[in-house]
Amino acid sequence: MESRCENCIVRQFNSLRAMNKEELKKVSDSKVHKKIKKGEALFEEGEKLDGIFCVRDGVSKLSKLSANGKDQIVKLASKGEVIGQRSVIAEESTNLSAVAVNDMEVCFIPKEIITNTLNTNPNFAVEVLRHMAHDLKEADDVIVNMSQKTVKQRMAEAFLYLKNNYGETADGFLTLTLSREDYANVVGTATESCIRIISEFKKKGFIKTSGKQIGVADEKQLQDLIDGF
Amino acid sequence: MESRCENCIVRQFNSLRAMNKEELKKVSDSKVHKKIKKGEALFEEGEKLDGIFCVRDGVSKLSKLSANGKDQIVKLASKGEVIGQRSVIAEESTNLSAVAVNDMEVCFIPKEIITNTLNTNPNFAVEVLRHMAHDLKEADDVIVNMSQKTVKQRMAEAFLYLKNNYGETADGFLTLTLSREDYANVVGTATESCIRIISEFKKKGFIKTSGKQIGVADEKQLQDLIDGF
DNA sequence: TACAAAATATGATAATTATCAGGTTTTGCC
DNA sequence: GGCAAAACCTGATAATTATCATATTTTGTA
Repeated sequence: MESRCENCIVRQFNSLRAMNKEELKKVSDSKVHKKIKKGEALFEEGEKLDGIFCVRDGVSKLSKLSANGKDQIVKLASKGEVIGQRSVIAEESTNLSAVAVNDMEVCFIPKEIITNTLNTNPNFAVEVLRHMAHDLKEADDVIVNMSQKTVKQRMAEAFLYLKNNYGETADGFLTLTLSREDYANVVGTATESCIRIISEFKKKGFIKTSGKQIGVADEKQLQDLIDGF
Repeated sequence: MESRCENCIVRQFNSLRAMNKEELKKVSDSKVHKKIKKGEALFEEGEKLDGIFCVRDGVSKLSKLSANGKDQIVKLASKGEVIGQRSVIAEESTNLSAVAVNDMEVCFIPKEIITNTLNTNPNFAVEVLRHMAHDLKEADDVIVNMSQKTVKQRMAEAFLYLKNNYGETADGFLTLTLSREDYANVVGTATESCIRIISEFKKKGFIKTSGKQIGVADEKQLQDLIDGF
């Protein structure tokens, strides 16, 4: 019926590849395959997780609600990425909510297998550590961007990021379609400001739009804007 | 002569406590004790580190230079904390500079010992992982603060953070004294704006100042401001 | 299809924050 | 002690961004 982790391609991209045969077998036997519809939550901020999620398909936004009622999207997680490992490792409630940006397929893996493997297989632990180190670096970069770049620059970065990480369709639109509000929450600005900048970029020919869809029209100009020219 | 890691109190606060006797002995034999004067750098952004630093005394600011020439302070590391492990683990150049905020004493530990221990002692790996998970959560919180809170709110948070984490002197000033520019770089604002807010807070009786020194005068009002009242 | 709700869009205005320009005070050092 | 450099401070102004108000378009669904 369901495919086995041992044969799963997705695993090659994340720390699960450092597991040995037996460990993978255990994971495979206890994992639960789930379909999450667009807009549904994998988990909400503050929940205790009893496992992690391995993304097989689709994209999830990881966000945190601030006191003023706005969501800040801290990270987008897509195929091959693992969600929830931070709070499982720290044995804390999650500090972020995970909501599906489009329809998703994920495998839920109970935390016992993860913690057991961490405690016995150093290769796995180091692999997880490497991924976490990478995430931490990215978070540092986001902090600097937030504080030192203008909203326009961050919007431009967001478009290039989505192009480079999720690609574009045959007709040149970004494969991953976000709502204007999601863009605003990634960039950390008001939805109206976000929409205004999209209009401006379109007028200037930096991007093109068609309904919700957005495409990069002039990568160099966007890059120049990011670099402060 | 120099004290041995086995007896070092500082170690109790960081992941080195998960090392066993032999491992600690190796660390102790190869570590190098260093004194860093205020303003000197432990390392600069982009350097390859061949070891990590365990802070015995003093405080270091970890910052990243942005394109516009401003430094963003991402984290302050003090007694008991380990600096540089992220880039050693990821086997990358550092993404941050580390500069002493006051006179420091640190122990430099060659990376081979760290990576060897990571690969052989799962307890150590998991302990490092826990610390990294904690750092990542803090970084997420900073991201949200940066994007959702005003400069005033972030300034207020900075004062309370310093009070709670570094304490205050007998006469009620913050133990850790930062320059106005450093405050600005923590909070992510222009130095002038930072100074202006300090004046305002002083006028309103939220804080008191004496030269460079700053003290929390009305914790509740600062907290109310942070909470948006 | 029709209709309500949600998302997108735009204008007017206010609030926040940065920048520039000039001061004063403090600090480090000869 | 004296002097230059650095840090601190304040005012005036400009730029950026948020907020509020109000259309318009799209979407989901009865």
